[in-house]
Amino acid sequence: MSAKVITVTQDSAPTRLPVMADVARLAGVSHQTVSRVLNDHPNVAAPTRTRVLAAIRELNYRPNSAARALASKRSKTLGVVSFDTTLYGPASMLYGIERAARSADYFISIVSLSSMARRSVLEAVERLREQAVEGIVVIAPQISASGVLAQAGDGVPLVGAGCGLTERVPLVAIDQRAGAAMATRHLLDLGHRTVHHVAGPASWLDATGRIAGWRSTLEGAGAPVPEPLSGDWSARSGFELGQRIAADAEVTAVFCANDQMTQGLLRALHEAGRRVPEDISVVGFDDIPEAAYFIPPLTTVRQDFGELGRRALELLVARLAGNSGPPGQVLIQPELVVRASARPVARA
Amino acid sequence: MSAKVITVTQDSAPTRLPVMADVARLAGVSHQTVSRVLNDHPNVAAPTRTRVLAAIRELNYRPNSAARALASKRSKTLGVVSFDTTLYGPASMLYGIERAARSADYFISIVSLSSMARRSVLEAVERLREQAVEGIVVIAPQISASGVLAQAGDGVPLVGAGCGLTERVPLVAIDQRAGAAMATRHLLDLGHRTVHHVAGPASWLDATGRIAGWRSTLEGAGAPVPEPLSGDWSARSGFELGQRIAADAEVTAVFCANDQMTQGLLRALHEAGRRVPEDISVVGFDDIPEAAYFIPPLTTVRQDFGELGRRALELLVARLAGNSGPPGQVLIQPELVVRASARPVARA
DNA sequence: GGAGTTGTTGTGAGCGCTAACAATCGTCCC
DNA sequence: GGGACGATTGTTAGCGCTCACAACAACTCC
Repeated sequence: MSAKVITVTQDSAPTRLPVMADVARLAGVSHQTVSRVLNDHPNVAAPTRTRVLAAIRELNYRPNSAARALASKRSKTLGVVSFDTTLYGPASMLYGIERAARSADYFISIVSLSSMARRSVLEAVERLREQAVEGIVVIAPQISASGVLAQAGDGVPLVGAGCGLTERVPLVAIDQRAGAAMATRHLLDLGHRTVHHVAGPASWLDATGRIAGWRSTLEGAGAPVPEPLSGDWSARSGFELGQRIAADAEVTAVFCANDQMTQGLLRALHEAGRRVPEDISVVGFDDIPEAAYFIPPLTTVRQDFGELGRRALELLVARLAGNSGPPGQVLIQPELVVRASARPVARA
Repeated sequence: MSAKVITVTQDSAPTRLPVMADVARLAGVSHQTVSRVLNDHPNVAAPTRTRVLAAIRELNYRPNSAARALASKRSKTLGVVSFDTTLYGPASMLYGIERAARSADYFISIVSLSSMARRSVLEAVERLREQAVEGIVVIAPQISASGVLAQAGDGVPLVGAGCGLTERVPLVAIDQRAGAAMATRHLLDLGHRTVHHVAGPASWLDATGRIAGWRSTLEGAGAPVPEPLSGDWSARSGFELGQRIAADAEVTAVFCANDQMTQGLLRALHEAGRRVPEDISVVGFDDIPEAAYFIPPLTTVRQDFGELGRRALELLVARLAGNSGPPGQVLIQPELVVRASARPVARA
């Protein structure tokens, strides 16, 4: 029968979509009562509610979100501006954000950035505001972004995910220094005299955080601090830098700032005949799903991007709910995953 | 001066946001004229337009998208429902879609799926309709999805990206059979007697397409067709299947249905002491950015996911623009990227 | 010089919903 | 038994915009 109704609706060509008044008429109530049941207001008699629900189903009625937004001044939409959603980190955060948003009953509108230019972030935020999002999560791991956040969040609640520290914007991030320290310490504990570092681009906060954690651990242990090499996160750059490392007979341990670069590094080492972990120990960062299947299996630092996204969204929702204390800062701890790519230094 | 205005606005606490009427008043025109300049209507005198623009800037006016959507019945929003945006393929398509949407002046609202259950897709589509999207791109590579598409797209224009063939829904896809055929032929041309296949899950269209291409190429060449093994796309499953392959001395060539599984496969082969490509040649599929840095560098089939996403969105926009011919079907050709993981069979 | 043009601007009526208020009905209490 | 009160429902205004149409100018043309 419901099917029949639908068919009829489709046949009589330009039948306009049912609106609240239609439902009200069919249920024999006022449109306001329909609105009440739609919004779960208390004080609607059970039988009335049932009748309204039946009418809604029969007409296959769907509330008009634009009208709703206009009247209630709430769009039920949150924005996400993210840098290159093709990367594992941002993609995973986005996923976490979307799921959290759905369970908080918000829609997610995204705009991805190709460049991390200041302008670009501002434009993205602007675009989202145009769409009347109620709040924005920014996934912008570059240093240049942190200043922008403070500036952009004028009038819209804004939360940074994996972004740099700013006093004015609430943030959720993974403790990069701690992660890097774990990796470095692990290598030191294995007996290596020092640990070399393949870093990410200097413009990324994650990269500088990891450098800082690595450096301070080395210094704390009284180990020499070699000049870090810096790549662009790609396997290609890890490979190129790996060739230089392979040529340096001094190196026995490398902490590489992400798993993709590590993959390139392993390849370079392999080609140069430097065995991992026999000749050189390697530790990565991220724990991408493939890391356990590198040759050899990669010891790395796991960061839970999904959790990061989820927490960022929850923080945003909390603020939206009026929970506007001081801009909270959530730090998530990473975790060392020990596999086969690092082992005690071979005694000469 | 503009700064001064803003400050004043902020200070006098509950000043409501400026609306079109405010702009009109300040510019000394009617609200309709303001609307005209906002929508680039012709027939607005240049000086008038200038005045309006100035007023807009001075008040820092931003049109209300909900009101706009309500009055014009156009939300300027497109929906994307995607399966696991964490995977390289979907993530890249999403990226392509977002960029294309932006340049066509649409917003993108996403909902990601955790399960590919029929219900799940329908719910996602339903959710998007609730939000009044003007059209939807579905990234649902599973077989179960194709039927759903036909069913779901009732009332909203819908385009599938990388989805199965359905007569009722326009589609953009990459030619999986052709890609698999290329890979298989490449291996055959190298002198291998036959080619083994590590397939994706049977529920995925991409997987069955690749099996079909592989099988028919083998049959066309009169080569024996071994039973394909089937994994779940993950490196882990590639590794497990790889252990079985490594144990089979007959195998000299493997076509693996994606690069992640290939990575696991390479690891298993390596551990078993089977050299690639000396003992076994391997060809992958996808050409993820890391493929060139596998050990050894992976010969694989490149599919341009970004392009796929872009084309899907363009198709959707075209249909929205009234261009509703027969549900078009766009097939994108993949491309073989030859690297070091496959080579002529060693003559015994 | 009046009728048609074209270009430019204004007017009024909604779009479909929510929020505030008003109305109605029974109930309870002293 | 009358007034207060709670539960339920209806009425009335907008929310801020776009669309269709009307109005008016300044031209053109025969």
